[in-house]
Amino acid sequence: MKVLVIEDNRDIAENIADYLEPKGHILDFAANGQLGLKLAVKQRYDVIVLDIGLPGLNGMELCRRLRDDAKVFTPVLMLTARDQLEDKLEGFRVGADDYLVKPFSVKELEARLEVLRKRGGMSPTNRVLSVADLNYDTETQIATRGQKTLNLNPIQRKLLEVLMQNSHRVVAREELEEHIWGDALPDNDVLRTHIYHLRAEVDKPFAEKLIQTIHGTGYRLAKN
Amino acid sequence: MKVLVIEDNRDIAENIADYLEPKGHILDFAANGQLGLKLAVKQRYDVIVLDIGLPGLNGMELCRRLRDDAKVFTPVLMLTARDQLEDKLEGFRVGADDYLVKPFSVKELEARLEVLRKRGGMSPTNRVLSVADLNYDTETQIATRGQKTLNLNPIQRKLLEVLMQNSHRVVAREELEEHIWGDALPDNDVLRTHIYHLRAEVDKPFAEKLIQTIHGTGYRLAKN
DNA sequence: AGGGTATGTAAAAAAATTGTCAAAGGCCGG
DNA sequence: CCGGCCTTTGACAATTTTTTTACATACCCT
Repeated sequence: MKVLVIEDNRDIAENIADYLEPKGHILDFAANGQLGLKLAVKQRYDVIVLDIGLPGLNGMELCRRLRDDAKVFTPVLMLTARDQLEDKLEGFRVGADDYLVKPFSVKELEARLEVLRKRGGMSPTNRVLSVADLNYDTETQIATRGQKTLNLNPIQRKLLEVLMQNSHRVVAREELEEHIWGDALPDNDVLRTHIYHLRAEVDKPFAEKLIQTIHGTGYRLAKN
Repeated sequence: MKVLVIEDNRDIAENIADYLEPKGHILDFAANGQLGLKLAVKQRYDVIVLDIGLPGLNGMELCRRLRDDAKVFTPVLMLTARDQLEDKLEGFRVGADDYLVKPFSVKELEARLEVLRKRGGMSPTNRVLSVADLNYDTETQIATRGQKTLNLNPIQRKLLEVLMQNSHRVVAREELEEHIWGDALPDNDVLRTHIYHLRAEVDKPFAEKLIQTIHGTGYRLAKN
C-alpha cells in the first residue's frame, strides 16, 4: 500500500515509518504542507495521513485545496490533538474520511488505513456524517450539534444516521420504518413519536431546525 | 453494463475504474470532450458518465450536441462540482438525466448508473425537471422558480411533475386525474381547484404564466 | 350576439396527517 | 427483585391537505 504521510513532527513520522515500512508498505513523507500538497497531486497514493497542526499551509486548508482545486479524492486520514474536536469536525467538512486522536497506536493506524484503501476513497460510508453544525460519528455513535453532545437512544441514532446519509433527498416514512424495524413494520405509526423525540434532541434547543417534514411523504434532514 | 466515462481528471477516472471494473462492468474512458463525443456516437453504451468541467469541448456543449445533432439518447449522468448548481440546471436543459456532486461515492455512482440503465433512455424521467426558470427536483421534491422556493402540497407536486414531464404536449384532464387518484376518479371535478391552487404558487407571483389551459382538453405547462 | 358548457376564483367545511405528551409496558443490568 | 432506560400506546391538539360549494368569468357554437 502506498501512503503519503504529511507530518512535521519527526518522532511521529519515524514511528509510523518504523512500523509500516517493514510490513512492505511504501511511504512518502512531507514535513510541511506545501510539499505534501505537491506530492499528493503529482503522485498516486492509496491513502494520505495528514496532521492537522502543520506549520505554514495548515492541514485543513491543504485538504480543502486537494479536494476542491486539485480534484484529488485519495482517502485522507487526519491526525488531531485531543483538544481539537472543533478542527476535527471542520476536517470532515473539507473532505477528510477518518481521523485518529494523538497519541495513537500505529497498529490502529494501519487497520484504519486498510479500511480506507478498500473503500477506495469514494465510499458513502464516511466515518463522520455532517450536516450544517450537526455531526454524527458512526463509529463512536456520538452525535453533536454545535458544542453540545446529543443524548440519543438506539432508535434515534438509527433515524439520525439514515436521515443524515440521505440529506439530499426526502426519505419516505416507510423507508425509515424499514430501516428501524426491518420488515416487521409496526401497525400504528410509532415513527411519529420517535421523530418527535429525535427532534427534541436535535432541533428543539437550536434556532435553525434541520428536520423537515414533507407532508404526505416523509422527512428530510437538511439545512434550510 | 457498458459505461463511457468522459473525465479529464486521472484520479477520478481511476477511482471509478477500480471500483466498477472488478464488478464486471466494461468501461471506456475519454480524457477530453472530442474523444468522448466520438466514442459516444460510434459505440453503444448503457450509460455515459460526463464531467461538466472538461477542457476544450465542455460537458454541457457535448451533451447538447449528442442529443441535438447526433440524436444519441444514451442516459447521461453529469459530474458537477459543489458550487455549480447553476450549471447543473443548465445540464438538465441540454438533456442530462441525473447528476452527482463531487466528491461522490463510487457506490452511489454505481447505484445511479443501474437506475439509469434500467430506464434505458426511453423514459424521460430526469431527476430534475426544468421548464423555463421553473425547476423541480424529483428527489428532494423541492420546486423553485427563479430564486423563490415554491410551497407545494402532495397533489400539487404530483400535478407539477406530470405537467413538467410532458411539457411538450397537452395533458388531458383524465390523464392528470388518473395520475393523482389512480382509477378511483372523483365524480365532480376537484382537479379544477387543484390546478387553481397550483397556479397560485407557480404562476401568480410571476409575470410569465407557464400553465396554460387548452379548452375542452386539458393543460399544458410550457414557456410561451 | 346569446345560450350553454367549461373553466376560474374563493371561502369554508371536511378529512387526513402530523405534533405533542403523559403514561404504561418491556427489557436489562445490578 | 428493583430501578432505570427504552419503546410503545393512546388520546388529543394543531396543522395541513383535500374536497365541497357557490358564484363569476371565459370560451365555443350556432
